[in-house]
Amino acid sequence: MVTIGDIARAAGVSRSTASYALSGKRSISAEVRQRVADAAQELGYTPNAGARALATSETMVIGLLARFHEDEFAPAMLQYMLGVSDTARELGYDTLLVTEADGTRALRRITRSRMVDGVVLLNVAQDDARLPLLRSAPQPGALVGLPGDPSGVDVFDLDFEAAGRLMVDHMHRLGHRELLLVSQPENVVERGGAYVWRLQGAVVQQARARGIELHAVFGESRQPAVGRSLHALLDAHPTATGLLLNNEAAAAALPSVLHARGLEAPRDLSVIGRYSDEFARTFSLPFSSIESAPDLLGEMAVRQLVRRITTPGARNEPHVLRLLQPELIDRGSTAPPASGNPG
Amino acid sequence: MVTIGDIARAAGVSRSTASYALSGKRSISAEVRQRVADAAQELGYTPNAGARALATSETMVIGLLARFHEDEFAPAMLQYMLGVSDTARELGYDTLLVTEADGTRALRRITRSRMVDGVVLLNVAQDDARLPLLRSAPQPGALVGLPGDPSGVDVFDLDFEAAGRLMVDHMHRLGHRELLLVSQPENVVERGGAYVWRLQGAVVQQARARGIELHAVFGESRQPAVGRSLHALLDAHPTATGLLLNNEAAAAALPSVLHARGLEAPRDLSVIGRYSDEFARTFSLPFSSIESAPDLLGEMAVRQLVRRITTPGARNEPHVLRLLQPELIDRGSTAPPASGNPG
DNA sequence: CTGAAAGCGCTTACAG
DNA sequence: CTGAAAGCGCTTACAG
Repeated sequence: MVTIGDIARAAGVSRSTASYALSGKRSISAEVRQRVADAAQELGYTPNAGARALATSETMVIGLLARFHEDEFAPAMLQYMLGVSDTARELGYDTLLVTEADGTRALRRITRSRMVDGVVLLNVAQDDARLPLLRSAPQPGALVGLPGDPSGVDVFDLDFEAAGRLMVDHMHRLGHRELLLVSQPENVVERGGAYVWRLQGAVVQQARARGIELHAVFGESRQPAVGRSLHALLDAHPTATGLLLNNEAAAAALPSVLHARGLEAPRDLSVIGRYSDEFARTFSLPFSSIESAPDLLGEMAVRQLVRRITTPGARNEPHVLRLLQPELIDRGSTAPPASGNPG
Repeated sequence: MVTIGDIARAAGVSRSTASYALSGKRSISAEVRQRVADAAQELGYTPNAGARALATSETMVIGLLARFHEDEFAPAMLQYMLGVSDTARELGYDTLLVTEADGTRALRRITRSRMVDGVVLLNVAQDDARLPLLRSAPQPGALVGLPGDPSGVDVFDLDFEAAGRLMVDHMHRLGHRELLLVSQPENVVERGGAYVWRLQGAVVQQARARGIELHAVFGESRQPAVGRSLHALLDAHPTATGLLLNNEAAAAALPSVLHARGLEAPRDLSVIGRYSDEFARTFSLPFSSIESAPDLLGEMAVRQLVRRITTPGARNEPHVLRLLQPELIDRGSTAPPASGNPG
């Protein structure tokens, strides 16, 4: 392998001069700088990452801890991952992807061994076991997802409570008085998926405040269970005129369910989901939705993380808790309720 | 940070003895070994990855080069990524995820800087610009996807030609005599997506051999274009009785299209797709399909890569080219053609 | 069975 | 503006 010693020799200077010439960290005569640059170019020099990390205590790598559960809709996760990975690269960082089931073990490994300069956690739970570890790690951490205790880390998430209220108010304004809500599967809640009950709680409360009758259920994450549960819900509440979805799998399954029942949105049922526009386009979802902005959230998390890594003193600044205000993307799937019973 | 010097001091031995005690690379008295283990445990010692990499020339990280194009269906990629990442971890490796658009630049960076011990390439093109670079890299490489020139790397892929023949023969056996084939978007082919024409070529040839009339088109990757193109295809060939799909987005969109036309599979149209069972369950796809086995292919690639990394001499063994024989998962979407015209 | 020392390839005070 | 040297934290021949 070609080392900085090779460059130095080729350029006829010392290794330190070669290093400084390449980094620009001290003034070097134009001529020497050119000779070093030429040598590096010619020999195809790239600094050894391990050696540099050892010398500088910086790896230029951020850790991305994702987790995939059988009962969650994996494709939605990919967009967060890409938001993180693309932004990291833009800022000069590579991304160590960790999908290990035991997140605490993984986090301990990559922080203690100094494989990463910082960590982004996805799919954060209310009482996330990875958090105490992350707080005591020497590297800063950023979360996509709001935990019960957000101290010691930077947190970015959609404002799911505002999202719930927005869904209800939008339906209320159109004249709906009986709504259905399909949340994520109950297992997600039991694992501490706080965003599920944050949205659901807000929907329940806002429905009560607006005098709306609400039927809320946990959904499923897989066919055929998803479809069955949607059918069962529609069977059980034939007079409901609006459907709210905080469940990507249910959203993906809904078109078929509506077709099978001879229903159309918004003619027979108004529908609002909660997913990204990217998701909607990929999966052909014709429903208006609260934008979940996974790429933006991933990007914000990485930008803040890198700020903390690179800015002197930023390590001690107060931590950020930023909740994105929800936005409703209108795809024409809501309208005033029909007078008749679509049953 | 706690270093091996701290452990040595705590255990009252030299640093080299501490290192050997932890690695087990030479015999150490049971008593010393225990003292060192206790000290490491107590102080929470984890070797510094950079230092270890510098000393051993092994990073215990593999690079995963994925790429996402606007006109490809991203969720399918995720399964390959997880197959790679999970298997790597199982074998003691972490995964550096690279999603950079400029794959050659990325590959040069991570191989030259010795950030990784080996590289897995996804989404390999016929004349993939990353390949010459990978061949000349000091680290071994494994591909998921068959390029025009598979020399110098280990290659794993589905046997798309056999898959095409299997699709046609299955339909032929049932009595179908006019088939439709929807491939990936033309852009994918233009970029060198060889699997598209490998399957398509085999389908064309086998159809001819069996006396089947075939209408093959490139599909789309996004709504609403996907749906429109499926409708157009069905409009154009009302007498076709079978539909073959080598396009995940088209498969995901097909249920809605069939519903809209009042068609049912297999009553009015027999359908065979090409995607994974995981994909089918996630996206509620009721069609029989050739299993694309992304997790298995990712796993095979990593196992072989790690073999080459770790086994002495394996670096020089002849390279592997393994094409997975296609398997048809029957989900009941094919049957003998109806006598009438489903128009 | 154990220790002192060299070396991996960088960066960066220290000295001129 | 440049060079010689120390040091980052490991591993592993070399020596006993």
